[in-house]
Amino acid sequence: MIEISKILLVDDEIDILEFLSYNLKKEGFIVDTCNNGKSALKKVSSFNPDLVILDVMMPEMDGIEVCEKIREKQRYDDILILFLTARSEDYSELAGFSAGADDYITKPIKPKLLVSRVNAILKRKRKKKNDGPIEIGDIHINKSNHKILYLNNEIHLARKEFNLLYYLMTVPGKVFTREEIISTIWKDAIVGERTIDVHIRKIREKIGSNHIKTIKGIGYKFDI
Amino acid sequence: MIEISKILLVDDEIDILEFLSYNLKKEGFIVDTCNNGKSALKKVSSFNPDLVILDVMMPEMDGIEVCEKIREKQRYDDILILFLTARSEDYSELAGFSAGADDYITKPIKPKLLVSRVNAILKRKRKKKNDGPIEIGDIHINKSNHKILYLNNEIHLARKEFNLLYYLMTVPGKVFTREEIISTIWKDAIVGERTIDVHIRKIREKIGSNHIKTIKGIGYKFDI
DNA sequence: ACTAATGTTAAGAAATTGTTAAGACTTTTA
DNA sequence: TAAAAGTCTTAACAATTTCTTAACATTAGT
Repeated sequence: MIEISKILLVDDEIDILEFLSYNLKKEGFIVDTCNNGKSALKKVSSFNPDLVILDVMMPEMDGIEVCEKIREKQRYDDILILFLTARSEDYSELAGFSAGADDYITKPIKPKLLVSRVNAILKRKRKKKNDGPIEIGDIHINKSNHKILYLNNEIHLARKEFNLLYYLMTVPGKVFTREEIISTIWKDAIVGERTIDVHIRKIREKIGSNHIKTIKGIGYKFDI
Repeated sequence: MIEISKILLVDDEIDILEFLSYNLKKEGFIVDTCNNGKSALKKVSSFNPDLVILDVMMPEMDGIEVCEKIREKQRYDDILILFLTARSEDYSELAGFSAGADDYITKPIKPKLLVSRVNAILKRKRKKKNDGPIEIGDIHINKSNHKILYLNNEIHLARKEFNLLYYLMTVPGKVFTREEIISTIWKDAIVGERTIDVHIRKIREKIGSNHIKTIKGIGYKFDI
């Protein structure tokens, strides 16, 4: 299967838009452009790009703001964002990363570097998607289509439940400490002590309570 | 014995290299840097680092490729590899290429977090040496899945019991003094004289009383 | 046999996890 | 865009497990 990636270019300078667009189209990408932050947000939802290339410096709404707004919506979690920054701009990369960027390129932009960066970032995204399905006992879990079969029936897990179960199943038998789980599933968010238990409970509700075992004082593990 | 850990930093951005280098040196690590994948591979063999911190995104050879190449060589098996990635990518992706990585840090990098992560990972390395499953006679004890087999049946030990038995089993035959045991298992807590005996008793109840021997006036030891 | 050290027990204190339902947020649907 | 449906977190409380203690029993070593 060939997948052609869609890229949305956002920059206020028409020249740059055309220059980038030309170089990316030449490589076979589907490219759409816009020249301000507001229309960028609209196009994200209509064009549904795989990657958004954002100029940091734009009048009105700058790239970082656009990035933050995109990241606010969970459903855009797997859209990649790449920043264009001028080398002189201090710490722009740091601000960009904290806003949720995946990478950045400094101006002046060399077409070859741009293309290789774009390819690298998209390659990684595909790799992520193709995470192998895991089959253990009576449970099949497939990350690429977010499906779970339990006793050959498809069941539904909410996102956090899914991620948690998947994580535990990556190394069956291993005890994952609460700390490990929190830092993996919740990243930097701070959540209460009971949150994790509630999710475990919901998973157990759906796949029975034999698979996920509690190791009191340590954490949880997935067993057959 | 004091061990000073050597860290190799690999990133194509000089700014980030300097920023990280400064913060790690301040903590007393020996740091060397390079700005591309190829020279990283050379330095791995000349500098012989304990830990390599790799930026995932680099032109030419990216961090993942460097990681894979390092892992190809068996003699580098105990080199730790830590990735710097943009934005938090979820575990699965890392599990995917964790063909090699031991941990990752997401940008933007906060110095304190970096240092604590680095310390944690190095500590884990030292610990790992004594962390594998132990099989002695009819007892198998495995810390990573918190499982104990006695005569091929899984038995359950509470946390303190588990830690205590595991500790005694790390050096079978060695007599551990009560003091050693207390300071290891109970850390700084102050507990009564009988506490330790009670735990020993519970363990004996579960694995029979032949394995743990009392050396009156001194302590306990684990024997086959 | 005497005595200091360890073994044994059961009780309850402390720590940890389980369960629920409510409410805030998000996403989808109409 | 409003309503509906779904998701996530929290807080309060329950249930369970683990840990420690204290009292008393037993043992090993001199």
